Amino acid sequence: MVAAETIMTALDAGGYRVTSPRRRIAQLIAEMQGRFTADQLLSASRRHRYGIGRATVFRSLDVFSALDLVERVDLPSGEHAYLACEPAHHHHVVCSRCGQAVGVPEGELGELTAALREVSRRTRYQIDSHRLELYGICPDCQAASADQNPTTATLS
Amino acid sequence: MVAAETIMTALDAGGYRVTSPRRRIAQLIAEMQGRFTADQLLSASRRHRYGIGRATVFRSLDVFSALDLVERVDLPSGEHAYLACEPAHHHHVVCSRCGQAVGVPEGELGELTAALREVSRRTRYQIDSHRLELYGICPDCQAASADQNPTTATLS
DNA sequence: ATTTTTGCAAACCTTTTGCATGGAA
DNA sequence: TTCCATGCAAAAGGTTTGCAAAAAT
Repeated sequence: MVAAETIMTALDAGGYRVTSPRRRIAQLIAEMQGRFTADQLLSASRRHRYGIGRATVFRSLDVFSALDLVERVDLPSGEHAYLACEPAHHHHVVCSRCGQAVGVPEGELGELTAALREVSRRTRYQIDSHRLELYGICPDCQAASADQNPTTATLS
Repeated sequence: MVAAETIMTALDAGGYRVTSPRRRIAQLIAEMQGRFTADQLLSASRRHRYGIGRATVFRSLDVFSALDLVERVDLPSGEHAYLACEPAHHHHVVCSRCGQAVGVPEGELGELTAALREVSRRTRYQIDSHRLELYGICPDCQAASADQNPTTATLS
């Protein structure tokens, strides 16, 4: 969970203007659970009757992700989803049923970096970035499916 | 590198019809180096003056990937790329400059599964799939950039 | 006063779909 | 002969862009 004001501060520090649409979008993001798409953000904004245009939502997400306030993940469906992220978490586990996401503490994937070094040595590729996405069923959904059928995922 | 005939055999075994467009697309894929997009495949097909439609390229890629002959990866740009893959390799290292890809032998990421188990225990998520993409510079491009400036990547 | 940001609408791009035709089994 | 597969063109997503008006510094 990121505080909206954190985003405002970062905007200012980054030399971006602190505007009302950005403030409102930041607010909406702070209220989001798990991952969300630009479209969901737009819908939320419309429910609140903010007069924010589609383009502004996309442009704000670009700015926020340039500031590492939000992480953009590429969904197989071709659309993009975003995760509000605390700085330091570089990976997430996403529930493939409800979309709720939790951060993975950096230390827990320590073995990964060792593995990458090995791959780098063997392939002779100079590996400088990686993308790891974990998918599974969150505790809530596991409990839910204990006595009822799996429902359709929120987001393909 | 997959042989086009391997694809034909798999098609047949999978109960799909062996058609001329599919044969030609398989041939083109066999000639591809590293990753490629549906559009690149379509262009190649046009250069050869095969009369293959856009839809058929997409539909063939769907079939091939259902048969695990090709792996679909989601690019940040929103388009999809494909990798011809030998069965057994489940990860790839992709050159972010030229797009050339090599498979990562399963065993080398053994530490990863241990790490996932740990994440699963801590988060209580039932992790059932993951996606790992490694990016770096391939040996050729490293050599090339030793005495000249980095060129623009083939594929964003 | 300047420069960034916004909203709107249209443009873009990749991928998908409907449907009549053509080809495989 | 019976389905499956193809091509075409149009539709459908999600995302981006041009531009004049509005807001921030």
